[in-house]
Amino acid sequence: MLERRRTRLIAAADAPLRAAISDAAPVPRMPDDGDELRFCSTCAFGSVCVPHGVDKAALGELHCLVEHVGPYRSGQRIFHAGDRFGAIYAVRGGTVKTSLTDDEGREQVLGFHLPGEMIGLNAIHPAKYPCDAIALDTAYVCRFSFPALATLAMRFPGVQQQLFRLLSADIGKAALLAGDHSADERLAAFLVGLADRYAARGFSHTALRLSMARSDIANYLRLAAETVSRVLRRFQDQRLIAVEGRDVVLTDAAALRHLARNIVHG
Amino acid sequence: MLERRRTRLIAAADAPLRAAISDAAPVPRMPDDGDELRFCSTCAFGSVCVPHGVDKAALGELHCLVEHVGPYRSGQRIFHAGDRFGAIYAVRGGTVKTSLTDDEGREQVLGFHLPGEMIGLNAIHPAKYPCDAIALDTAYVCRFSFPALATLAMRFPGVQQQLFRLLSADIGKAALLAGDHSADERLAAFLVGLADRYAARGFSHTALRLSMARSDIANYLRLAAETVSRVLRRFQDQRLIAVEGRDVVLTDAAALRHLARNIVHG
DNA sequence: CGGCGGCTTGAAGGACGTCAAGATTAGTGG
DNA sequence: CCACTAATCTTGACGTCCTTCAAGCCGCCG
Repeated sequence: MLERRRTRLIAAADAPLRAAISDAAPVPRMPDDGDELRFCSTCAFGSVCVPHGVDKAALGELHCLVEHVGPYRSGQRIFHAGDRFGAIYAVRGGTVKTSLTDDEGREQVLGFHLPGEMIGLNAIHPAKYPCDAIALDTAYVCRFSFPALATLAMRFPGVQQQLFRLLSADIGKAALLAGDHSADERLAAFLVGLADRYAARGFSHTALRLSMARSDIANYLRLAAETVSRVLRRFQDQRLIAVEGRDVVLTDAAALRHLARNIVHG
Repeated sequence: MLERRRTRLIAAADAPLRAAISDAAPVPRMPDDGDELRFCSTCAFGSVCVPHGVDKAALGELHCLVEHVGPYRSGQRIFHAGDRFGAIYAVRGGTVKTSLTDDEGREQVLGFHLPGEMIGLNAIHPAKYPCDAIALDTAYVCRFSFPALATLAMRFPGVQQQLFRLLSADIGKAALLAGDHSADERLAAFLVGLADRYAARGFSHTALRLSMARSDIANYLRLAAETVSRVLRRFQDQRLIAVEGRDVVLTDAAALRHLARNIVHG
């Protein structure tokens, strides 16, 4: 029934797949650290806030404020649930998973964070981190002391605005999980959402490498790992995607987007 | 099998129920508007931020800034999805539902907002309201012009902090919906969450009046309306609650809390 | 009184979870 | 480079919780 796939080698017929994959794969490498005026190329405070009015002086002070941390190895924690809140983090390289574990020891994956995305924003109110942040691969982060950032925000309207925007943007992020959507819709939305986020960082729009395990995806989407497997296979049979382990190519992104049309973003 | 319930009258045996209900019901009434130093008694900027360091001068300016709007009648919109963002709102009296309607015309209830709670915080980033806000009963709100508020925040650290806190607190609010929980867990969490929020505003801890329709609850919890009915009936049969139309008494709050133990808050 | 929306109840079907086993991959040390 | 093991992933069979569909009931407002 099913054509046996090559174990390691990708056959010549799959050249586009391989090319797309190597294009997309965020290979662990020391990320661009930016300089005084040009921030880490993907940072939320670099690429996003400049066009919104954070002036050069503010950027300079931000740059003094920020502390580069890492590398974290796969599985290492960046912060623990319950730790006293002191800083927010921007992912600089790699992928970070946020999750929390309930009394019975069951994990709940809350999100995956790519380079340029912020974590720890939900810790401001309770004044302690409400979840764990765990590196999924070799990861680097920027640490922003929150008191210092808030002080800076008092002097630079652009910084304050950007903080408000970042916080506000995070409020709706759970949309993928919130709705009562089918497994197909969830997975389609997950894939196009991830592709879009990679695309926004300059990677391929259609090819991506999943840095998380199927079980993490399943947990995040509130599905069983088996269901994720089955849906991915069906998507592949329907020529919507091509899967090769953790490498995925969206061969029919339009169809996936149509499936995910009722899920705002993820 | 099932004992027929009284249609309108509550029998003498239900005296505690009736007392509890009249205690809890937020009867539509002109709410306390506060004065120059004492804010609307339930407002997020009155009761919450004072102990966190918003000084009297800031409160005075806030009071000038705020605009009392209402009453809205049941079903009226406070803002529409897509409206240009200009202000955040605090519910002053009544109940407000936020929801959005997808392309196919299906509504998605995002939340219910009681007096003292903020709405519109998720509109800052997209710069337009991402959802509708609809009064469920006679409702009054306070309108805070956001540009003015942000300007005020530049001068008063306490105001800025409170805004950060309010935004941060909203990030995790979707927890009830996010998890893959059973209908029982969802409904139990919904009921105790609502009771706790009423309790925080000075109402009864165990009795409450649902200002929303069953179908709204069902939609919010991502269940069918029929399931809500069935679970409420079972809860009643198990002596966990007493239901009388839209009036609910938590007769065994401990058991409900136990059911909801794995859902953080809602 | 009569109609209509909100609520309840029952029966049947489906989507996804659970359980179990196998296949593949990755990690590790020889 | 190659076992060997453990972890991850896939696949199938079966059960279950919830939805869907259909009908009836209550309560409200004309």
